[in-house]
Amino acid sequence: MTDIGLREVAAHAGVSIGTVSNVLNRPERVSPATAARVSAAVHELGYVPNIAARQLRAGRSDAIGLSVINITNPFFADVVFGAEERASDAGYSVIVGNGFDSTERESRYLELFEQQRVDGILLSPVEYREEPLQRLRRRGVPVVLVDHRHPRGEISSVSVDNRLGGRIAAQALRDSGCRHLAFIGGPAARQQMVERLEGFQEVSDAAGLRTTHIDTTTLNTRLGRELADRIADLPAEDRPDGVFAGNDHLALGLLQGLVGRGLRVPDDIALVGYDDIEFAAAAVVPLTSVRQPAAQMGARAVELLLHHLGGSDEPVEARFVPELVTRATTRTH
Amino acid sequence: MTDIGLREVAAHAGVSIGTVSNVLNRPERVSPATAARVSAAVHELGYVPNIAARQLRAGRSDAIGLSVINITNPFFADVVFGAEERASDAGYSVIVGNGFDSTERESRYLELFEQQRVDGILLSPVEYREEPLQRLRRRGVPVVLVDHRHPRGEISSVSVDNRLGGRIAAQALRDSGCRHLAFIGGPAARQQMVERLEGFQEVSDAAGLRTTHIDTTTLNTRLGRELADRIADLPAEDRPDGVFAGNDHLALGLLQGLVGRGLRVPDDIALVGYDDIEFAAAAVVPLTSVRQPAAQMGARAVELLLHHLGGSDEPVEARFVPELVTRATTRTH
DNA sequence: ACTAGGCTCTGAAACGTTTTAAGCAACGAT
DNA sequence: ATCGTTGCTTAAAACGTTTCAGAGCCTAGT
Repeated sequence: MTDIGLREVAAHAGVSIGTVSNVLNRPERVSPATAARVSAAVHELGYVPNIAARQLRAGRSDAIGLSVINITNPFFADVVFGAEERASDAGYSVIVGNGFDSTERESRYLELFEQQRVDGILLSPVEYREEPLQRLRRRGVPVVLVDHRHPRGEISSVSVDNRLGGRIAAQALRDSGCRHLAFIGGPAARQQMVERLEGFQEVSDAAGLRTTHIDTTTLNTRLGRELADRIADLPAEDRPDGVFAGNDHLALGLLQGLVGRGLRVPDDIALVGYDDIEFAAAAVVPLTSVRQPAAQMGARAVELLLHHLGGSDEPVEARFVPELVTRATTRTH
Repeated sequence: MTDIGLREVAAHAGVSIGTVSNVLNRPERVSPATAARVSAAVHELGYVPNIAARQLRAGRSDAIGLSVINITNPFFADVVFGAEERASDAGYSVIVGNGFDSTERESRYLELFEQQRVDGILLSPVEYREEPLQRLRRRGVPVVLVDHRHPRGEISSVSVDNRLGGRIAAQALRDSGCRHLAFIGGPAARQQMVERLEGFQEVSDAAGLRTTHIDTTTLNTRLGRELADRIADLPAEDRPDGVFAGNDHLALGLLQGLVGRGLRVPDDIALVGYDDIEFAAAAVVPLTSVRQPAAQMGARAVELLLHHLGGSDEPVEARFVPELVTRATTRTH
């Protein structure tokens, strides 16, 4: 309640406020004797610095904002983890905003970040829009896109080669002996999805296979079960025998739905997910999935931001490589 | 870069700084004409308030800190969601700290909360310790415990009747025809676990069943698979035929491991999880689980905090009731 | 006509830091 | 003896807000 400030510490140690501040921030400028006395006072009174005051005066917040699409998704949880570790090494704290799949919530967080005067922002956009980025750029706040590339490469970004991810998935299904591939994912507005589809289609076409695309607005388990019903109801000649799902949540729902309808996985329908979440291995049939180096991406994103905070304006695109984790929902010959 | 402050807005609108501030915070005190002029200037210059300055002067942060054990756990993700919604209704923002199961990280966040001068703290402790709570109390920062009760009821809390949760689980296993029940969870230091075990044992004893307790340090899918092996290796007379897992992550790992070892669920071993996460329904065998009203708990926790911010010192304990969601890992006769 | 009271608005103080310029003491070199 | 120099410390300004006391003006009541 009665807040202890530098003033109280200074009085208690019999020195000036400036000296206390120096002990805390540039101890080399102060004699060991007084430093000890001040430290004792700090400890004794339980002094805790007031970040607001420090930030106001110093003009820096030493904080970076990180807005993710949905932290419930383990991919983003790992991104956050990697980013926090790296940032904390560099003396920055991370303010995490969880969009919960809502652009409106995301906007609220971006606004909060601005008000907090964060030194930089890491943004994994729920749905890409140019305008807020330009706005931040005008304000001089460096931004690094996460899991999304800027269309003209004007803004630094950290992303995965989604086209390659799509190719890997298609290859797994092709090698599994499938003849009719389907990509189920979306929303189509999301860059990651478009790119995965492109890579997927590419391999499918090259192998002379039929390709279907089912666009979805979300990617959760319940939807997966519903779509499984729709697929199971298709006449055999229209039913895909190899499905690539936009993420593991969707894939696991599909998997359960298909099995529940008596279809055999991978014999009737092979399945590949995306993200390799913890539960992929624990599914009805352990799920083959495409893994992304999430924590590394988070760390790298922070590094790019530090690079800009260091003064560079030149955008950098960091690109990561996805990796197929083969389990039981695809066959290998 | 060139930061626009109240000063610039005031100059641009031809009024004093105080008036601009009034337009923003107490519009009723200012004439519609000037209000309009100021609003125009605010918009035109792209003014964004500096939270640090506001907070420093006002002495309030209008923020509450929320530290959770691990936001990757959907239970906590929902707690956060509920808390954020409720807080935002009341004009507060929530700073979320994710402990990632580490007490050290949790401490870092509590320290950050203090430095930020949050108005109050919602804490779901990774491992309960009295000391940091007393410290916060001395500083006059109201605290509400989440998913944990204070031993002497001195601090407000929001929790679930874990004993009842344990009972429900045991009843489900008993009614499933099991004769030898096991509780697998931990760490034993965690209050929730102790209570669930108590309720579990109570019902098991009353039904004259044998009870085993396997204490674990974490609760994840991998551990579940390892333990499944150990269980499968037990001689039949020592092997439990009904298992209650500390959470769904563990349960799903167990499930997969048991099925992988050729044991039939629920015929050889019945299984009950905790939390009813999204994937519970999508497992090899859809998982029977105990559901907790997470979002409601988060919202209620905020309400209790508001109650204390309103001046009350009297601790309140909010208690929620868990609910069994019956699926296929238990039998019903 | 004068005053009381109500509206608007202004100016300035205050919040707790960091940082800069300057002060002071002691010391070595001239 | 004087002059830098070095090492340590202090006083005070500044950061961008909110808030409070009061100034100015208008209206209504006497």
